[in-house]
Amino acid sequence: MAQNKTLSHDIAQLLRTDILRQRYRCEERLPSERELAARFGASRGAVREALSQLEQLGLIRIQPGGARVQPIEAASIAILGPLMELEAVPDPALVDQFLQTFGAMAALTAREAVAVADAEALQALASRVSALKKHSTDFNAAQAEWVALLEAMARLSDNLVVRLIGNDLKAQFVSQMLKLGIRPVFRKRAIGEVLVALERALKAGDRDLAHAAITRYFDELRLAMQQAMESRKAG
Amino acid sequence: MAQNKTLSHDIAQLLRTDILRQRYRCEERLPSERELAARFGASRGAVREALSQLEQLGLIRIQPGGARVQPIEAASIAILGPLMELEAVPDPALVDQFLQTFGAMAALTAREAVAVADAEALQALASRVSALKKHSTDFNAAQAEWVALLEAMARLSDNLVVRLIGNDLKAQFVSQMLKLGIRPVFRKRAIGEVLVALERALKAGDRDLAHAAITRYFDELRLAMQQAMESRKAG
DNA sequence: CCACTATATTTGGTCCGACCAAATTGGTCT
DNA sequence: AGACCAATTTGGTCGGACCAAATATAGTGG
Repeated sequence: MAQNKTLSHDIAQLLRTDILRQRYRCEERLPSERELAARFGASRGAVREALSQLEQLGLIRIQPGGARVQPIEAASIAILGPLMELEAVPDPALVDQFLQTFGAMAALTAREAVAVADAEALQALASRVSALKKHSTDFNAAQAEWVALLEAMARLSDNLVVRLIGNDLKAQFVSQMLKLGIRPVFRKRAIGEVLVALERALKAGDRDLAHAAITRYFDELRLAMQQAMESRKAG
Repeated sequence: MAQNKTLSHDIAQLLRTDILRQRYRCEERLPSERELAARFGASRGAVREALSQLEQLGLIRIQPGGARVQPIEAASIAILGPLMELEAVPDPALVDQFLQTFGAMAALTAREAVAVADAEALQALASRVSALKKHSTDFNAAQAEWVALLEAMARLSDNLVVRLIGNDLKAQFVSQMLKLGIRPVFRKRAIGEVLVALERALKAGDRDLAHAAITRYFDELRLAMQQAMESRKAG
C-alpha cells in the first residue's frame, strides 16, 4: 500500500480514493469521525487532520452534524493526480484534456515571453531550439530540453497565475506519466516543422507564430500520447 | 477581523497572511506548534489542523524538527484569492495575469464547445449571444449573461481539467472583484464586434473564429479592468 | 583551533479522555 | 398532518501524555 509520511496522510489518501471512486454519493454524509477512527484504528485527531485536508481539496464540506461529500467539479485541481491514479492506466480522455489545457497555457506563456524578451533573451531561447533539433532521436534528452525551454519562457513571461497552475498540473501529471513509463512517439516531420516555426518566431519576435508553434507541438504530443496509451492497452 | 467558522480556520488564515506578507522568509522555520498554540491561546490540536491546511496549500512543508515555508511558486492556485486580498486594492498586474489566463481557458472552452456541439446546441448558444446584444447598456445583466454563456460552453466542452481550474480561479477572483465593486467600462464598438464575430462563429461552426472572439473579449475586459482600477486608485 | 561524534533537547506525530455547541433525529402535542 | 421541543449524534476544542525523528549542544579527538 502507498505509504505516506504520516498516518493522517494515509487516512486522507484512503478516504480520498473512496470518494473519487464514488463510494459515497454526493451530498451523502461520511461516517462520523469517531467511527472512522475506529475503522482505521487511529485516534480521532489523526482522522480530523485527514478530513481537514480533504476539505481543503474541496472534496468534502465539514459541519457540525457531519461531513458531506461535494460535487467533483467543486474540488481543486490537486485531485487530478489522484484521479489519474485510480486505475492502472489513466483515462485517455483525461490525459488528453490535461495536455490540451497545459498546451494552451504553454502557448500563452510563449506568446508573452516573446513579447517581453529582449534580443539577448530571444537569442538564448533560439539556441535552445537549435539544441532540440539535434536531439531528435534521443527521447529523454529532447524531453528534458523541452522542459527547460518551457521553463525558460515561463521565467520570462513572469505570470504568477500560469506558473501556479502549471506547477499544480505538472506535479499531478508528469510524475504519473513517468511512473507508467509511457513513451509517446512523435511524427518527426511535424515536430521538425514546429521547431522551424519556433525558430522563425524567435528570430522575428513574432509572438503569434510562437503561440501557434507551441500549440502545434502540444497537438502532436496529444496525438502521440493517445497512440502510446492505446498500444499500451493492447500490449 | 475576518471570522471563519472554526478556530483552526482562523489560525490558518492568520498564518497564511503572515507567510504571504513575507513575515517568514523562505526556508525559514515557523514557530513550533506549542509556541503558536500559546500565542493564539489555542490548543495544539487546533494549530496542527491549521498547519495541515497550509501544507495542503503548498505554503509550508512540515517535518519533524519544524515547519518550513516554501517558495510561493510551489504553492497551489488556491492562494491567489488570499494574495489579492492582502491589500485594499489588488495588484493590477496580478489581476491582468489572472484575466489573461482565464481568457485563454475560456477561449479553449469555446473552441471545443463549437467543435462538439450539434446544430441545436449551437443554436442555443447563438440565442444567448443575441440576448447579450440587447443588454449592452445594463452591466449587471450583461455580466450575468456572459457568465451563463461561458458556463454553457463549459458544459458542452466537458473538459474536467479546465473546469476544475476555472472553478478555482473563479472562486478566488470573482468574489474579490465583486466585493470591491469595480465596474469595468467596455468599449462598446469593440464588444459589438466581438458579439458579431461570435455569432458568425456559432452559425458557421467555426471553432477558430469562436476562439478568437473569446480571446478578443477578454482582451477588452483586461483593458477595461485596468482602467477601472486606475481610476479607482486615483479617485 | 577546527572537525567530528555522541548526547541532550526540541519538535512533530499520535493517542486518550473529556467537555461544549450546533445539527440532526425522533417523539410529542396541537 | 404539521409544528414544536427534547434527546442524541456529531463536529470543535482542550489538556496531558508518550514516541520517534530532527536539531542543537557539548564533548572529544585530531
